[in-house]
Amino acid sequence: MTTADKRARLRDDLIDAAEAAVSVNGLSGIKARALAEAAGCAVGAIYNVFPDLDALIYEVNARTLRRLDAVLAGATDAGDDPETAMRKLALAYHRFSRAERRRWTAVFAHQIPDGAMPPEWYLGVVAQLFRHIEGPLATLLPGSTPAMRNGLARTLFSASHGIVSLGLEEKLGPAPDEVIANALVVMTRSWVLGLPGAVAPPTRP
Amino acid sequence: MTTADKRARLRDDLIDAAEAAVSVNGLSGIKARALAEAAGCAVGAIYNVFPDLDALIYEVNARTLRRLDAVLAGATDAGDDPETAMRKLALAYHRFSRAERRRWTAVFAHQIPDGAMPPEWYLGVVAQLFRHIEGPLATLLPGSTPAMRNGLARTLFSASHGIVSLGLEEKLGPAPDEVIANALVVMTRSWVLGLPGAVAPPTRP
DNA sequence: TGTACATCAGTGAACGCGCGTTCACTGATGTAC
DNA sequence: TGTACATCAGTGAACGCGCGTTCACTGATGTAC
Repeated sequence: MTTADKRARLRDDLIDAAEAAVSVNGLSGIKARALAEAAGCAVGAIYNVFPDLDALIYEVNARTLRRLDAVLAGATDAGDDPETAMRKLALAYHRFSRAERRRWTAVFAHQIPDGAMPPEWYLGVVAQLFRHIEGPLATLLPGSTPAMRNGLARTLFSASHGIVSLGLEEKLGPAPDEVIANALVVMTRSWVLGLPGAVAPPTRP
Repeated sequence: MTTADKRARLRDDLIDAAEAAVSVNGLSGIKARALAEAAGCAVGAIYNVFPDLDALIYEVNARTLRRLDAVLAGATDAGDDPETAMRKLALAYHRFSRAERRRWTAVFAHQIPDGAMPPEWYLGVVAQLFRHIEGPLATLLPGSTPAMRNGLARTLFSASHGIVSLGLEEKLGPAPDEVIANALVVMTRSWVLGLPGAVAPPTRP
C-alpha cells in the first residue's frame, strides 16, 4: 500500500469515525481525541489529512446531503403527476430526516464564523437537492423560467424543512410523526392548488 | 431598598446583560464572567438569583417571544380578510426575525439535554403565539374545531419559520429580503386558496 | 542488490484557552431583646 | 433607641473539566547512486 493510499485510507477512516460520532452525539460528538482513537491513529495525524476539524464536518455533512439526494432521486415514479411527486418528495424528506435525525440536524447545526462561506464544492452538493423539486414544478408551471422554478423550489424546500425540523425537535410542543406527515400532505396540496396564479411574475414585460 | 428589591434588581440587570450579549454574539455570548461585569456584581452572585446560566437563557428567550407576541398582535387590522391577515402575520414575522436576528436565532439555538423539557411557564409563552394565526383560520374555516386550527396554525408557523430562517441564515445560498418576503406571500396565498378541501378530517364519523 | 540519505507520515505529551460552578470568607442587613 | 447576634447576599480566587491544535521527536518509506 503506497503512502498516498494510506493517506486516503486514513481520511476515510476519520470521516467514518466522525459520521459515527455525529450519529450518536450530534455535531459536538466530533472530538479530535475520540476520532483518533476510533480511526486508530494519533491525534496529530488528523492534521496531516485535514486542516482542522471544520473540514471534517463538511465532509460528514456532504455525505449526508448526498444520501438525501439519492433518496429523493428514488422517491418518485416516472408517471407521477406534480402533486403526487411533490407529496412523495416531502414525505421522503420527512422519513429521511427521521431516520438520520442526528446526522441531518448536524447539517443545519454547523455554524460558520460571521462573514464566512462554506467551500464551493459543498454549496454545489446543496444545490443539487433542488433538482428534484424543480422537475414537478416544470410540469406544473409550463410557462415558468428555470430561475422562477429554482426560487419556488427553495421556498418549498424551506417550508417543508420548517415543518419537519420544528416537528422533530418538538420545539413547538409534542408532534407525532403522523401529524408531521399530515402537515406535509396538506402543505403540498395547498401549494399545488394555490400556486398557478401566484407564480405569475409581479409585472409582465 | 430592601434585600428582596435588590435581588429582583440584580435578576433584571443580569437578564438585561444577557440579552445584550445575545444581541451581539448569539447564545454563546452568555458567559458568567462577562455578565457579572456588565451587571456590576461578582460571578458568584449570579448563582444567588439563578440556579445556572440555562435558567437565564430561558428568561432571555421568553422576553424575545413576548416581544414577537406583541408585534404579531399589532400586525393585523380588524377588517382584514383571512388571507390578508395571514400575509401580514407572515411578513411581520419576517421583519421581526430580521430586526432581532441574533435574539431570534437564540430561541431556536438553545439546545436542551436529550430527554429534558423546557419549563412549563416557558412552553406557555410559546403556545401564546399560535393564537394570532388561529384567528384568521377560524374565519377561513368556519367548520373547523379548535384542535384542527391549532394543528394548522403550528404547520403554518413551521412553514413560515422554515422560509424565514433558512433565508436569513442563507443556508441554501443567497436570499435577499424581497425574495424571502415574496416567498411568504406566495405561501400564504397558496395556503388560503388550497386549504378548504384539505382541512376536512381524513375520515368523518 | 545494497547502502546512505532525505522525506515526511505518524506520535502523543504539552500548550493554551475558555468557561461553568463552587466555596471559604466578609460584611451588610435585619431581628430579638 | 441601643446592643448582640444571626442570616444571607456578595466576593472572586480556585477548581475542574474539556478540547483544538502544535511541535519536537521517531521511524518507516522512497530515492539516488
